[in-house]
Amino acid sequence: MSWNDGESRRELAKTYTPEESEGKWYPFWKQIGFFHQEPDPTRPTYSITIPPPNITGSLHMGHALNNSILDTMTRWHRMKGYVTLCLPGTDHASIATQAVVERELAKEGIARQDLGREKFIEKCWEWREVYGNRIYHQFERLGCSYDWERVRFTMDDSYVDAIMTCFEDWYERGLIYRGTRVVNWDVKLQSAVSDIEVYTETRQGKLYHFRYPFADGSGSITIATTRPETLLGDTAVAANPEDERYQPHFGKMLALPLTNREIPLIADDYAKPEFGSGAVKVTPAHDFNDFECGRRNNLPQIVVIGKDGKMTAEAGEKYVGMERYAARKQVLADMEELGLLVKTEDYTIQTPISDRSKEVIEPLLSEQWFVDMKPLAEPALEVVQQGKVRFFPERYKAIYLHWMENILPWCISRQLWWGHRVPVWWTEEGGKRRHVFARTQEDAIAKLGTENCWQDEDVLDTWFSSGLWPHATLGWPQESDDLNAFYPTDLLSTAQEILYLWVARMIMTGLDFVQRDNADESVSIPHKGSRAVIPFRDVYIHATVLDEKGERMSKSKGNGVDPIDLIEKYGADATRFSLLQQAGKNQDIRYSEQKTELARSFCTKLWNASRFVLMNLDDTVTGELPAQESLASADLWILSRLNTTIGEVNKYLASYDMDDATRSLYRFLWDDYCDWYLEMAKQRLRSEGAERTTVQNMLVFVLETALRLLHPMIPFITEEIWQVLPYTGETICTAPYPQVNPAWDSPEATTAIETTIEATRALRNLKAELNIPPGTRLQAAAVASRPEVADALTANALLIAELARLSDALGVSSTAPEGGKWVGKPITGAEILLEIGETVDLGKELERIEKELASITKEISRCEGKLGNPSFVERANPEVVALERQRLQDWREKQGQLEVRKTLFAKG
RNA sequence: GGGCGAAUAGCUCAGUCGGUAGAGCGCUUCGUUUACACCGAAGAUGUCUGGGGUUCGAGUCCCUAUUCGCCCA
Repeated sequence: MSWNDGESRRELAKTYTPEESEGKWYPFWKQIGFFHQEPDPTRPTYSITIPPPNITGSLHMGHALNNSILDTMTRWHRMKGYVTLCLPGTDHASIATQAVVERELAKEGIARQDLGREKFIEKCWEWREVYGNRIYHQFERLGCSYDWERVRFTMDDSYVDAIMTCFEDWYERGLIYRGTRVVNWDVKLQSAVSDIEVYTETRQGKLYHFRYPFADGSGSITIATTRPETLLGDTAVAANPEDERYQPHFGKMLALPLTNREIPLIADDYAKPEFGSGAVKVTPAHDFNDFECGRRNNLPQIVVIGKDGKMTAEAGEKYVGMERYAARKQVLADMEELGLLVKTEDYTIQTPISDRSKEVIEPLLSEQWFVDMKPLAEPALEVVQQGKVRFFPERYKAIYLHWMENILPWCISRQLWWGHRVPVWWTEEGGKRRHVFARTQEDAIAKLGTENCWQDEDVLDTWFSSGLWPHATLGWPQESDDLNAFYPTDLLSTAQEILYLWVARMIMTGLDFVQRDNADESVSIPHKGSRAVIPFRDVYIHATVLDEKGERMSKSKGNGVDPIDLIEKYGADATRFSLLQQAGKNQDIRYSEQKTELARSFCTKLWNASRFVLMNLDDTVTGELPAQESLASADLWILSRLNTTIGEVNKYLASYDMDDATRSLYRFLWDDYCDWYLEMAKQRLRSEGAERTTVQNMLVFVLETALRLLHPMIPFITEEIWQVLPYTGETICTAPYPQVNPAWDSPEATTAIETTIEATRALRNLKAELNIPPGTRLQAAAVASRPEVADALTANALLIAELARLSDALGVSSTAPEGGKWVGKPITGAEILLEIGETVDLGKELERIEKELASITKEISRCEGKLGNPSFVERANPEVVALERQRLQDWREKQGQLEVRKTLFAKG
């Protein structure tokens, strides 16, 4: 397709309005269909499975940032010619979804128990049908080029198959077991919840000091607690073994008040001598630390608060059935009455709150399903230690390893309805229970040998299913073509708080379940007798997006920013670019809307520059790089700069330094291309014939290359502009990504243009300092002390006249011009002179010279100081010394020129 | 309590091998020369958190203190 193609010349609208191009191109891309690519053994592949958002979610700034990164990497590789897959999907999010649906039902006065399990799950599916894919449309608005034909949901049949296969394998290997542990119990949701679903809130409470008497009447011990009701479940009091106050009493029994039990005083270094009395009550069934302490010391575990938040029979007749806070008051009153309350203090308590129900979490001993993680962690440690899975920023590698080395069993059961029901069936005979893994009831009956059986009531932790994400979405456990082609994936980019919950588990499950005999990426895992494959090569942990004040965005604080609002106001490109500008190896980002506004300015600049180029084209323009010999030094210079930028951007993208990549592009486009090259081009655009054609083609060539370079980050505007330029191909999305070309480097031309720029700046500066309006056309000259500088200035004399608004071409010679009133400014290798006639007063000029001399003198003494130090000259790298000598020489030359100028000027 | 990170211009942040401290915004002055005022030109602005150390030389490496943030418990 040629540019004008017989049609009327295409143009860009006078103003840049993002919504027009953004609405237009996404459907066009989808229609062409390159988001979906089939495996092709002749080309390298690049694949990503995106972190699946919750079906309850809508796009927030974290998503916007992460998906901007993911789409940039995807588009970059697609343009580099890889068979590219970015697979989207959603997570069923059992607890979040269940909470939302329950809240909806509650509006109609219905509890889930009223509906029953089956009906309630139907309601959840209905909700998912309506709202579950909302976020996909938001990804589209952001411009994400994801494969919408390969979308996965964690409750798809094929996905469920993966979960069953995993569960069965671990169950049969004995890795999944029934265990008793303290969990975060949500009294309202009636379920265990994971750590990430619990946040701590600082609340004002009281610290109560109680006295526990020794059973033999030999005195008492004082302990402190914020939760008096747990007293009823105490099974010991602990003191530090080093604590001399308690050493004589270890092993003695205490009469636990309000009960008829006796509990021992034990020695355990969990008790800190400096805290309170140094003695601490131990309630193994209702506190995480106490639980561990209880295990170490073989203490009984007494559950006194039930799953409903009410006191159990174990709490004693007086308290049974009481709500936990009522029991707290009662215990307190009873202790006071017994004279065992020593004192009450105000105390700030870190209270665990359930994120979903906002209810205070009750740490509670309960029977749950667990996975023994130790054997799974070993290979997952190995692959990271060996660098087979890389972390960006690298510091997360150590964090990951540290966690993996101290891994704990994983509680995978949740007392919820929405989710994957635990595929275990139970039976009971003669008071003895047995369980088997079974996918169906028939299966279970066959395995158990009885029809008297029932399925476990619990569902699996959501992370159990998402932990299989990369291979399960690609078809595992089936040996699918997609799995073969796209697994292992290349990048997993996500937020830091789910490094353990999700990233670590994907590495464990991936290694445990996907094996190949001859995979290059594989690692040897001896105990599997096979070769395991990593799920992804790189892990990028992106920054947390905070608000302007550096605070975490949250609904309750109301300081969140909706990316869709930003897209509507500034465009998707500006939204993406502003986030990428801040996405490096930093831990967090302070976001302010002004940053998106500035990114839009960048887009506008690109738009206007492109409009200028288009306005100055003829039908003959092809946009091909003109022959080397027809290029002016400005052309060679911009080509060099372009080439440098290409190298930088490719390098930075490869190491996930998005911020550096945007900086490099920003500088090239704004400073080099717009501020200098376009201005330099104007003169030749006014000429006729070959010179004009050359510069036209250069303008288009450089712009078109820059558009391709920018495309992965700002896809819409680059497509919009690219489509009106001379181009080949259907869409910029599949045009080749620019690569470094050594033939485009021209060191001589680069130096010459740098000199030209330096001379132009000197002349503009002279005018500004002397209050001469910049448009005043004056005569100027240069006295060059180096031949290469003389050549550069001579070659670009007319250009400088244009850029600096001179009356004639810059006169270049080896001696100062005779006659006239000249002011001067030294640059490297030359003195730049401006003829000012009688327009400037003498005092002002002398003042200017003195100011400049003062700063030069300072530089000279710095150089002399350094070079006068013998150890510097002896020990420093010779190149550094030579450079310093060159600098000193340059400064002295400038100083000399100014001194002469001062003398001449003073004489008048 | 354990681990990690940050502290650089008024603000938000870059700063690679240790070798003259940078950008954008904001600020000051000027400017509408037909791409762009979401713009252009010129300019000012630094105790690189404090204290030690290594080195000819430290924003950069080491130790230490302080403040802030995050993760885990």
